Formats: sequence, structure tokens, C-alpha cells
Amino acid sequence: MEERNISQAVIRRLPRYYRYLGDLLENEVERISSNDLSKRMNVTASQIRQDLNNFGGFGQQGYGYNVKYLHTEIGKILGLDNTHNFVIIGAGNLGQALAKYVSFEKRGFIIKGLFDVNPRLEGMSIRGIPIRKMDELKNFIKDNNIEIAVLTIPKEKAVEVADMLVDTKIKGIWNFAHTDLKLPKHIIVENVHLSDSLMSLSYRIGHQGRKMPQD
Amino acid sequence: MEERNISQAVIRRLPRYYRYLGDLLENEVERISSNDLSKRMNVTASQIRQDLNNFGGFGQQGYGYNVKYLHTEIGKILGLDNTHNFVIIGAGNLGQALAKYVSFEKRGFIIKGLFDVNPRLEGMSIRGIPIRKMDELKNFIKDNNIEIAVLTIPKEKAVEVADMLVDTKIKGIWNFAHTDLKLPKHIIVENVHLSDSLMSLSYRIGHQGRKMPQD
DNA sequence: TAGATTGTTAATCGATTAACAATC
DNA sequence: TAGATTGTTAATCGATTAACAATC
Repeated sequence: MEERNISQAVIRRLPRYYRYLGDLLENEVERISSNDLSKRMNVTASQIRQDLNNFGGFGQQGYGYNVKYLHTEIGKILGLDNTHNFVIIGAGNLGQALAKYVSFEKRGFIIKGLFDVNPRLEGMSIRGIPIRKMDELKNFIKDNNIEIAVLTIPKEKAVEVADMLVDTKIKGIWNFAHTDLKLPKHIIVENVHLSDSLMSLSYRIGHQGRKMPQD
Repeated sequence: MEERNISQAVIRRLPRYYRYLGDLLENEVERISSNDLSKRMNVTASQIRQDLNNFGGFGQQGYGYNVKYLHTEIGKILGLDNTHNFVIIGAGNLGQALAKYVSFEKRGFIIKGLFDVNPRLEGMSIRGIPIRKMDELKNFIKDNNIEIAVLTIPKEKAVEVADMLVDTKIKGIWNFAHTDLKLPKHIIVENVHLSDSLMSLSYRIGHQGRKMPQD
């Protein structure tokens, strides 16, 4: 797997391939051609073949792709063959909702801890996971081999906490705060800006009828 | 405002401009050049000028952009000068978290109703908003001038509900279910696929060191 | 074998960046 | 006015699509 220089666009499409292949697997489809898959996914067959060939030749001429094999391989590319420990920082509504969300665990993302800046929440627990104080965070990350920190706190706090995380072994931040964190490159930041998403929905609602690229 | 054929890439950047301009406004910055803004946002000044000029000339040679004016204008482009009524369908953890999230209201997105497929939740209420049964949905949409439906239900249910929404005046769906809804083009779908987002974070964590486009 | 479909190269398309004349 | 900075055209870059030889 000697891939190199994969574009963001391709990376964003991988989970979608993974999802469709998982569905096919559930429906006991054994093999699929790029052409069939392209129709289901509403993309071009060419794009599928190009995307996959960034990572190696998973198909067979005249046959197509073996669904189970391709699903497994994309899973490996996405790092789903290993578990990833994470903590949630911010035990508000969204943090709690994510903590209760069990599907992540099925994919190998294991919640190990829950933290909050509000010390009064200490002692409470969600799904059996106690809410801890922030001053325990650094040691907790070290002791529990935490790879990912999920930030579900207001933006001002998020910037503070992110700066603090720089000194730890954290590899990635899943950032739900409405701000762009400026961090050293070795810490990967994946943003989920819900209000940005809602605003772009609003834009598209308001500007419908005009010719859109996907029309 | 005679814009036409705006690319998805540009649309996705608009909320980010709006956010940065809002921050500048809070800090009482009166004017900003594309060059200054580009440094803060980590994009090229050229891109900012190109993006904005899709919608008209908001700047002034030798001066730059008036922060307050540009903020307002982008707000209008995003449809934030009007309110938008929405319902949340699915009163589980995520649905409840979104219902409790007050920032949407500040932007003019008003939660009018909360629905769940589980009839046993009827009678409960979140933030004073009663959870309603699905069979009330269609009339509720009509009576309350609902523009947006937020889907926070499992994928199988989401497909069903989305099909049902086709017969209503709903303009857009904010879809948190892990599936791509196939709907007529006049209904705008904005997806928030959290597990896709987490997987692409996982990919990037695992493939760090390789040259990334943004490096 | 013949038919199907990949992997991959080449062509096209679109988005980003650079450059600069216009102008405040 | 001189300096600064936009709006916009042109150049570049990258991503998508098309085409087809390789091959199962």
C-alpha cells in the first residue's frame, strides 16, 4: 500500500464507498462492477476506478470487485482494522449525545473518558462513564492511550483546550466548536461546523432554481 | 445580486467568511483587506476576491472591505436576513441535543416542533417543545410554515420519512442519518454524516507524514 | 474463446492562483 | 497626488471524465 499524496476529495469519498459496500454486503451482494456501483452512488465509474487505484488494484478484469474484499480493504485504509480510544471534552447536550452514540464503538472508536470544564458536573456519569475534571485530562490521555479528543465545548474554551492538547500524545481532534483551531501539523483536526452546514443549506434553499453543478 | 452557477466549493466557504467577519465585528475591526483576511483564514487573497465577486463588488479600491457591510451582505446571501422555521424528526440523543441548541435561533432558525416515530415519547417535552407523533407531521408543516426538516432518526426510518416529506412544502432536509436520500431536486438535502467525518479523521491520523495537499 | 470490466493514459473541465489595469 | 487594494482577465494547476489496451 504505497499510496502518496491522496487528495482531500478522495479521502472524503472513501467513507462513502465503505458505507455503500457495507450495505451491499448486508444484502449479500458478492461482486460489483464500477459501473453498477457508480449508478447506485451517483458518481462516474471512472471516478470510482481512479479513486480505488490510488490505493492499489482491488478489482479483476471481466469480473469487477469482490464486495467483501473491497469493503475490508477500504476499512483498513480508513484505519478501521484497529481500535481508536477517544475522550469527549464537553459534557453538554452534544457531548452527551455523542457519548451515548453506540455506532462509533462498532467501528472501533472506543470512548474512554468524558471531561467537562464545569467542575460541578464531576461525579455525574453518562452510560456508566464518569465525568471528570479537566485537570485529570493530561494524565488520563497518557494512561489510557487516547488518540482522539472530541471537542464539544464553546469556541473560547476549545481554543484553550486544544492548545493544552498539543503537549499530549493526542493524534487528532474532532472539533465541534465553531472556530478553526490553529495547531501544529502533527495534530489532525477534523471540523464539524454544524452552523456552517445549516447556513449552506439555507443558501441552497434560497437560491434554488438557479443552475447548480449537480443538476 | 444576479449570481448564477455558484460552485459548491464557494458555497461551503461562505459561512466561513461570515464567521470570520462576525469575529472581526466583535473585535470592532472596521475594515479589512483581502490580504489581511487571507492571512487570518489561511486562504489566498485571490480566492477571497474571486469568491466575493461572484455576488457583486463589496469592496473599494485602496480601502478594502467594510467589515460590517460585508458581514451583512454575506448574511443576506446565506438567507440569514429571514427566519426559517424547522422541525426535528427524531427525539433521540442527537435530536434532543440539537433541540436544546440555542445558537441556531440567534441565526434565525426557529424550532417549531419535535417529532418521533416512537409514540411512547408523546407527551414528553424538550425545552418546552412537546414531542409529537408522526401522523401530525404533515399538517404541522402546513400550519406552521416549516421550511426545514432535521432528520435525526436511523437510516431506514429516514428514507421513509424523507419520502413522506416529498408531498409537503418542505424546502430542505438537514440529514443526520447515515444514508444518502434520493429525492426530487426541488428538495435540498444537506448531509451531516458524523461517522464519515470520524472515518476521514481516522484515515488522516493513520496516514500522517505523507505529503498532504494542505501541508 | 468472446465478453466484460479493470487499470491507466490522455483529454477535458473547472477551480485556484497570479497578474495587473482600474480606481478609490 | 501617490499608495493601496479592488475587480477581473489570463495562466496554472488539479481533479474529473473519457477512452482504450490489457486481461481475467
